[in-house]
Amino acid sequence: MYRTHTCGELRLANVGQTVTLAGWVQRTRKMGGMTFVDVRDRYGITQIVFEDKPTSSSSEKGGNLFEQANRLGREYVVQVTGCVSERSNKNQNLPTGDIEIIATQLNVLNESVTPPFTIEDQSDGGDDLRMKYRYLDLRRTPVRRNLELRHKMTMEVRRYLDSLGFLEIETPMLIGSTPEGARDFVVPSRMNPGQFYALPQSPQTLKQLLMVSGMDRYFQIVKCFRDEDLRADRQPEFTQIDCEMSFVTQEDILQTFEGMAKHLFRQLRGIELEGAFPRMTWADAMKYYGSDKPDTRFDMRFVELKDVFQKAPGFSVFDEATYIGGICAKGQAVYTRKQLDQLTDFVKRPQIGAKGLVYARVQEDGTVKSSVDKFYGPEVLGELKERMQAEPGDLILILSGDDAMRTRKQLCELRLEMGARMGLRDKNKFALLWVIDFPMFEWSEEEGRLMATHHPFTHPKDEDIPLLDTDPAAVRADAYDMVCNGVEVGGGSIRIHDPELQDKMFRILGFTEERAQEQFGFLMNAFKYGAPPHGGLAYGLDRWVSLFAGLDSIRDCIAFPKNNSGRDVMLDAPARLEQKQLDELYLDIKKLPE
RNA sequence: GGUGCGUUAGUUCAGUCUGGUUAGAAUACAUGCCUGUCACGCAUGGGGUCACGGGUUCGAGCCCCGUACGCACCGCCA
Repeated sequence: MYRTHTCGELRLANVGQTVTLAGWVQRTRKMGGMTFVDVRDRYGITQIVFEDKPTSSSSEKGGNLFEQANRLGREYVVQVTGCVSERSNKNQNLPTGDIEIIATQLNVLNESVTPPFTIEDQSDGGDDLRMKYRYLDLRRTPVRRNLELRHKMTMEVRRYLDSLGFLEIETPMLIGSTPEGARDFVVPSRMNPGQFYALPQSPQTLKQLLMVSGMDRYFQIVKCFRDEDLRADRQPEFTQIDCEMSFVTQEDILQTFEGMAKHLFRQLRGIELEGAFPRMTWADAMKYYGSDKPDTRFDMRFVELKDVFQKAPGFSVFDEATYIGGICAKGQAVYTRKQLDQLTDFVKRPQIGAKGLVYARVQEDGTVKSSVDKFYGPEVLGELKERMQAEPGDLILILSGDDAMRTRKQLCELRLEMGARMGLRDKNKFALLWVIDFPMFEWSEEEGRLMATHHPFTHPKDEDIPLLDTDPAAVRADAYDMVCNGVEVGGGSIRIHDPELQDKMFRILGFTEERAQEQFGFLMNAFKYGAPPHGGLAYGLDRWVSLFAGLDSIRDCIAFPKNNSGRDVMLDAPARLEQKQLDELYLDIKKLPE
């Protein structure tokens, strides 16, 4: 037995016991005649004391115990036996800070070279280096805690869904490629020369087949793969809590998974979310927040102002705009010219792309002082104030443009920036809502055709089905996203279970009969054998964990994440293959840059 | 595919705008002193291809161009 206790569990009650601990040397403090060694494991840190006095009885190997302790370096793996004793100087910052171990025996289980960065809560290492030595980074408490939280979350998900009769069923990782949606990761097949598997972007069609199989309630905590560019909240492989139910309406699904969200908040954060989650149509979300995932921790809704400024033409920017929208920042009239210039620069950045920013301060006497005073009189500005429901001390910010959707997106960025500046985006506050009634299709300029907003199996809203023939772009879907603090944490839809409707959908999406058969024939076929009405949802596990842990990047809750370029810098993957492997796979690599 | 920022000691950074003798700090590491530290303290020491390539200049860590890599974002992500 290597240890009798962990490094996190000894307390005053253990005083007098002889114990053996094992762990890593966090730090040594040499005081001359005595040396303190902090030993760390997953559970905590315990201080070991070595004193400079003859210890003839206990150091049969390795020489003098004290000298041995003074040779210890950071991250050495040690086993220490000693007596638990009460400290004379207690450390309130440490759970084990009331006690220490008076060492009687020290066994170095392994030495360590000096680590490339300090393995402490506040590491001196940069992200890049920490990723290269991720196994060392994971020794740090903050990172380890994220993985612990992730574990607890998956346990609670399983507990909740199991209690409702869901079955966890694994689906294959090697499946076929589909052209719709994200780019696939592909895997060459040795036994089928020239043919490729694809890794699933999601088990979408497979879980629908499980519904045809009568599994009724399915879930899976499953890796999904998308070969697209990365972001702080996007990895090429990520984990979904994938769910599907039969004989359910949209309402049933929203209830079930709202319940799961509440369960997770209760169990993992001790937060009781009262009442039903607000529901907002996609159209309203775009109109009032310029986003299909609005951050509703704060209000600052968009107000449309085109008609206000139309009354007094003269400012050509507004006269020519098709959309003018404003937000009201409460109490921010104190903004200086410099701060407003900063905001203007912010919205003019290429990523946002606004041409400029118009502002108006409501002064203490109720009059409005704006950057467009020379174009508009007090009547128009007064109406502006009314429309914005602005009060003395408020700052009104206005963007305009000839593309309403794009201008709303820009205004959305400005709203989020103001929310952040005003401290309204508190990481310990959570505002959840459902965004519903997504449009069925989106026009793709690139493809020159309609594309499914969600995916091609999404059920249109019953009342919009007639529009499929007349005005498909106006069709709304039984599709929904769960949004928390401006993050899409989950999404799903009611699926089509009628082969004829599915067939129609493929035609609208521009699939030929043959191509639909070739790509999704297996699903269409299955639907001929009695598909139940069904629908489902998938939660993004990584996003949930980072939300609960208050992380800026999902990388921090993934044990071994990829970097910005999709590389695993620790394993140095991806890498080239040996010629022999390529030959086995009948692969020919073309014109590789040196 | 695009935009922005970055790359200097093991590490985190300053130095770059305004080019000029021997490139600094903190931390880590090593050595010595210290019996109550816990961000221990004090002293001493070692440690640099200033990412790479090219250009401008009498002279480049610093200015210009390109490349690579990292991060954030736009496009993309049904």
